[in-house]
Amino acid sequence: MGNRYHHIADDLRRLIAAGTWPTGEKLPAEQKLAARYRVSTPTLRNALEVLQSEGLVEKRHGAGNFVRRPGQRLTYASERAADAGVGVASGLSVSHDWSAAKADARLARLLAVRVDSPVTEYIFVGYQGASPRSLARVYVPYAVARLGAVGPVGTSPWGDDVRDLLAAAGVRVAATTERATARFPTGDEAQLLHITRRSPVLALERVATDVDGRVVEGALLVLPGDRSEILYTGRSAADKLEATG
Amino acid sequence: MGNRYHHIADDLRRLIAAGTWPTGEKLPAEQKLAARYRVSTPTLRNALEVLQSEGLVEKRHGAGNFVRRPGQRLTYASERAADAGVGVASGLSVSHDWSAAKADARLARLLAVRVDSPVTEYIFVGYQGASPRSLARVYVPYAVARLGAVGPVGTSPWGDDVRDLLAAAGVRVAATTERATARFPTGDEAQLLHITRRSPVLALERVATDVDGRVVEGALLVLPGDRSEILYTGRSAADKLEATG
DNA sequence: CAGTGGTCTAGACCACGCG
DNA sequence: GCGTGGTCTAGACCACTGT
Repeated sequence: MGNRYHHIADDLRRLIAAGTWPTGEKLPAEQKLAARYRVSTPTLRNALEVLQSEGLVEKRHGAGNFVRRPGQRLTYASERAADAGVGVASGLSVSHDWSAAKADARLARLLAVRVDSPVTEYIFVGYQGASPRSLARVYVPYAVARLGAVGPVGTSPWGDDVRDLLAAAGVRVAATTERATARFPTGDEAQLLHITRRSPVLALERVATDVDGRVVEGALLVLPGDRSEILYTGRSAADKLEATG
Repeated sequence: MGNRYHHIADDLRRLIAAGTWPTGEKLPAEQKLAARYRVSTPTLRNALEVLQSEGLVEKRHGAGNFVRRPGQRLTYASERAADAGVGVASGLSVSHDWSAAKADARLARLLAVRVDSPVTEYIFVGYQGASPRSLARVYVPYAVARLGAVGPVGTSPWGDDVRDLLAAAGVRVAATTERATARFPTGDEAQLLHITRRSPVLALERVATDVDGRVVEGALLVLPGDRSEILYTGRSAADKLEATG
């Protein structure tokens, strides 16, 4: 791979692995690194972007670039993982909020309701220490919410508490569907998660339906790609594929 | 969001949605667009990168930027989706190859074998038309492979055929674990998938074990983020309790 | 305040595709 | 060969952090 910044990223990766800068320590300023490698600052920044997306480097605007502890990933475990005894996130604090809202086009599609239908929106931001690590936006259609499932909820970073609320209101979740993609964050998401708009995120769409196939909860989860993963476990047949179009 | 290129991306998104350029058609050259928006070419390219990561625009080096049919996503459905009646592959051709290899550090960890252990490597590239859309690298430890599971295999884009081979050799897969992250592709992956190193990909690690907990197959899947998704469906825990009494 | 990263400029040159 | 996107330069200026 002939890319200039890729070569620089390789070199920096090697230096970090060799312990040139201890974990948590600040790297030399981008200007100095650019001078060292005799490249322009945008090129050097591309190299750092690569390392950032690998979770090796954390960029802090105005402060510097820092070496991060590797392997420190936040795991979103799909419900079944609980059966396998896999632990979910620990050491997270969560801030949350809820409000009334109206479904936009995307939300209407997710929840199978009409555009502008009233919904209750819960927003969860999971923190590890001082930095946000997960964003969950959970939506409950008003037709479901008015059964009693509104109000403040608990502290699960994935918004699972809404399920408890639904259960308390007599709503039984029968099935869950999750779709995951990789993309760049929107401006709002980047701001809430304290990341750049140039670093990949895992985006999850979760839909829960009751026994009648009615959607009782929809959720949009966003996880920084460099520090999180989705975990699925299950007993096995063969995996299947579908090409839509 | 004050970003210049974000505003341009918004405007182009609007124009595309409005049908200014028909699906599959070429956008004006980047130079011309840059002139139209009175920005430098790197800035305009950033805007196009955003649209590309949303799957709205396809970049072709030397040819131009093209409007892509939206909603055309390749779905990797986890095994349980079969229960939900999700259809199987259509419209994909697959090229594949296999060879003997030795486990590097990462592979050794994935397969729970020693570094330099012999493994059989299968590489699958799924094509939709002429363009590659999925990359699967499937590994079988030699201790399993020598039972008979070596040789050419079928045409599933996810490398599921290796399972058939294993089954034919009397190897029973009891459980599967999948981990998904969002990151940038490596140089090799970008080349094989015909994408930029700057566009996010979904990276899946799949591990299959037999009843004794021994790893019989490990797989590394890479899917372009702008045109693929992972699908997971399942009944809820409550429902499961009902079902099992 | 000084130092740092974030964004953008106005070009240059290279690599690819297509006729 | 020509038009296209891909990469890179050598700065400038702004926004943020910490003292």
